[in-house]
Amino acid sequence: MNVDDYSVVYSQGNENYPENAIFINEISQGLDIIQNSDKSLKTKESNIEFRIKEKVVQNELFNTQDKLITSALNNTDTYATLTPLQTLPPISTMSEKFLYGSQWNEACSIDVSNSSSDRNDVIDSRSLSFNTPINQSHFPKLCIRNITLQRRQNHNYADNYMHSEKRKIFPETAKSILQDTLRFPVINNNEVQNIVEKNILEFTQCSKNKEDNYINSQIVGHSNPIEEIKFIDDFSSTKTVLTCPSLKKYPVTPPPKENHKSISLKKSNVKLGTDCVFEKHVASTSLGEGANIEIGRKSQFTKIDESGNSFPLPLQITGSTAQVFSDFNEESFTSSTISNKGNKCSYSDLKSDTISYQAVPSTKLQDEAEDREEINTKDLAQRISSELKRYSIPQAIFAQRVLCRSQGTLSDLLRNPKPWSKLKSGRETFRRMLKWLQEPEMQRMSSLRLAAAQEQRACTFVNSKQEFTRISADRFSFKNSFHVECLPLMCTMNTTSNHEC
DNA sequence: GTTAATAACGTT
DNA sequence: AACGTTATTAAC
Repeated sequence: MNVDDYSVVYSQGNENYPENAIFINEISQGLDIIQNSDKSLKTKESNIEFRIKEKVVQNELFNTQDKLITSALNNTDTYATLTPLQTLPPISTMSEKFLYGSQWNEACSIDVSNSSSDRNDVIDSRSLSFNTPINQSHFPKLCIRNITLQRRQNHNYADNYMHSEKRKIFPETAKSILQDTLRFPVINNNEVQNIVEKNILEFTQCSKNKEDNYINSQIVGHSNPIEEIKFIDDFSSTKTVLTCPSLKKYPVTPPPKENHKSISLKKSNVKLGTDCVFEKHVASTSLGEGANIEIGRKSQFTKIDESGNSFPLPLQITGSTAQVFSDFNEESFTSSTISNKGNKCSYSDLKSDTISYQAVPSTKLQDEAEDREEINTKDLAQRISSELKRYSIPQAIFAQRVLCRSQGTLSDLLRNPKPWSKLKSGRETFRRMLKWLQEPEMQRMSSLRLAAAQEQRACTFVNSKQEFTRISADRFSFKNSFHVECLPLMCTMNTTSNHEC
């Protein structure tokens, strides 16, 4: 069946499962799942009902390929089904209740993974998200900023390898985060009907401990202090405003305007993946097509859509690698890397033809907080040494790609680490080591690998380096990390591109 | 041939 | 002095 020919009716939430309100995921994935799955998905906990209906009502408000999504209360037992839908009512009768229908369709997706699967780490399936900026004036009802709740599921593979995976969060945890961590008032069933508008808050949960998936949660990627979230009941038109005092703790001062430089690239002009160069730890940023770039450690990328709406992208800068998460699903996970002295970069977005990114300088508070952190250099050097040995990572590779230093320098630092108090600018190198060490294993490897790929590409443009790169790329492997072999290259070269790194 | 350690030296 | 690079070398 063709997704384009079907409408999806989405219903969720009842008094037993008010927390259903909070789940987010890519709808396109969900549609795939719908297509490929049995028509009766059932889950124990979920009371979501999905219906697929042939032929969306044609209306000038709707593009033909749009999917109509509506929501409805479901007070039956907890289940999820995919059932053929009766004929939809005319659009005119729906516009009152579902007046946001067409807007969602631009990029929305529904995820309906089946939580009754054997795997006990399967994610709860109740999720809904909207990537598309929703025009507030058209849809005044949609007041909720996008909330993304995730958890990381750690898989313990052989050889002590631990893989951290982003997943949707369990409803209980989501509720707990909202109520306990963020101190939202208790969510009751009148507040269940929620629509998520935009990426403002993202929660990631990651674990330092294999046994515990819920050690810490943090807020990333928000650009504006969010103080309230409104839940709307579409059927009773009641509004519930939840204020969130603790979010005020995370103000982000808008940077001076002159520091904003945005780039705009056509899709055809760039390669897949987002590359950039992170070289100096400065809080200023300059971006441009194929231009030099410097990203501060706490810089932030902001995605700007055609309407000028901006929303922050999670950006993680670790060691010499900067990763920009252009979206939350793993597929569009993009990242950026460093080259030793190069400064070229390029951007792309997998979804839209044109996209703008802005780099936003960090706040002073954040930087100062980091600077105050003391590092036990001796211990760190020890740990780095053993990690390099463990994965058979040559000093030269690590030094160059993660630290942007020479092999000799790294060797010296590892063997004769100076105490933190005696370091000046050299602290930065140790910070990078620590950052790298703190990354999840997969990211660490991809940092190194991405840098290698980038280097390889650079060498197709720079002849003098060609031999070196070829050799290092061929020879270098992470002996104890099967992941590297499995992972596809995130940066692939587009032959028509001239955005070398 | 590859890697890590080290000496000698340049830059700020 | 602090911090880094390059060249060299010994060990594997």
